[in-house]
Amino acid sequence: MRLSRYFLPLLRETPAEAQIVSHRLMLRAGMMRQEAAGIYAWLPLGHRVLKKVEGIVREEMDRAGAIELLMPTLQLADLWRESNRYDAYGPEMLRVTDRHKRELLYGPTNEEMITEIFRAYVKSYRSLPLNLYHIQWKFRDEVRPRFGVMRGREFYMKDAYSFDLDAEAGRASYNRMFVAYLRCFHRMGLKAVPMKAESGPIGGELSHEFIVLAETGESGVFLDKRLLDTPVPGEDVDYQGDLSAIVEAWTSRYAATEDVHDPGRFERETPADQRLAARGIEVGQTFFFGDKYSVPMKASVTAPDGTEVPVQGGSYGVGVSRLVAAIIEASHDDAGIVWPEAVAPFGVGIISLRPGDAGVDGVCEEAYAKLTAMGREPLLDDTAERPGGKFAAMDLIGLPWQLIVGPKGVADGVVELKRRAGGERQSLPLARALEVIAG
RNA sequence: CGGAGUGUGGCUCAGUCUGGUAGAGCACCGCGUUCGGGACGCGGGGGUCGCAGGUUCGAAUCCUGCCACUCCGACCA
Repeated sequence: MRLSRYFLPLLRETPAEAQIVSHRLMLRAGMMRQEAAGIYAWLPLGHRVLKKVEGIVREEMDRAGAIELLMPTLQLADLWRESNRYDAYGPEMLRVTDRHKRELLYGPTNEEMITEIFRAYVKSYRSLPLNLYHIQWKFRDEVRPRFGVMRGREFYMKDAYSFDLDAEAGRASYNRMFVAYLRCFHRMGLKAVPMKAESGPIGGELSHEFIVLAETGESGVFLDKRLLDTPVPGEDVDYQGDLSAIVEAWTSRYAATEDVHDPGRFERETPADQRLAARGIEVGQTFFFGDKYSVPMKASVTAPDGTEVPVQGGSYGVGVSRLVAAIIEASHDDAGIVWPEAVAPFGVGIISLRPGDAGVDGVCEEAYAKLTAMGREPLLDDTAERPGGKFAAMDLIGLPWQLIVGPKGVADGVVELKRRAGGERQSLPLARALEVIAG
């Protein structure tokens, strides 16, 4: 992409409403725009990051055996009456009425709808296990939306739903999602730790919140430091096999959010030098709730012995839009965002210090073409902006690499290459610079 | 929902107390000079002062109502 033809409304000053660093940086970097309290338009740069995050989540869900579909944002109220959650959900649910006076709601989650889909088609234990997921906008009418997309009212979420014949198989499905979550967040450059959680309105006994550690996180967390060194499974992890050892490694040490923190247990289970009090952001939550929905909604299958049994369910959410903010909270400096490569909106920023200079233009175009061919998605700053402004803008939007092309370097046959994450700027021939970027 | 605030050009804000021609910086447009870490000169465009009603000769400013947004608390991917 050429910056001169792109839509990137950067802000030099921080809008007054933004309190936390990710919100400020997202506004300043032209990633999003508030349209109403807790409701945001995703501008091109932000949209690219959102799609990268979504892509990683999708790959890991698919790898773990979940199957993608897409359910609508609007749901019939009657469906929620079946599970008795229509009234129970309260004012957080946005309710709307259509022209025929039918009651609808903007979905805050999809347990009812997926159960309805499941029961319509699945009749036999032979079809299990089954895990269906979608990535769709949700709406929860938060009392107080704040912190930008960190706590918006409309948000983008991946929600997966598992169906199994019995609790043991359900637990195995739960473990697959648990491992997939470890991989997701790891790939995004985040340190995420699963913590035992209350299940809240979703229900069930078994639940974990996945918390990203960030200094500016909104909730306090207490954990055993050794969890941070616990290995994350590689992409060759065998989802057909027994994953309980991995889950065990991640859940046997103490980790709790402040609302369920037990100081006595923390001190008994964790040596003093391994205790860590930190701050974190919840980016995902897993639930195993058994037959909570399948019984009232009559979602059952025929078991091997011929009897009808309600399916055992779980649900697994990842806050995709929140993750964008969480990644920034975890990875930024005074100059702006520092994107982990896997989610960066562009791979390399090419800064032309003298657009219009034949030599500089030639090197920029060559670098642009080669980086594009390499799949590194370059963003070429070919604007007539002052060099100082270009540097500040490129630092702000945080691309992993900066390739600086100026007349002095071109005269010497070199360009300058810099890693956004604290690297020194080095002069080297373009071909060599491309090799370094290629790794 | 309780408490506290704020709405003036795209952004940051002054002006409101004490009513009298709507301002500044940045951004934007034109010309010129510049050009290696947020340049400079000259010229220019852009605002029904959140909305409605009221008081007044006259309202951004005073009064009433409404709306939106922000912050603190209780709740959440």
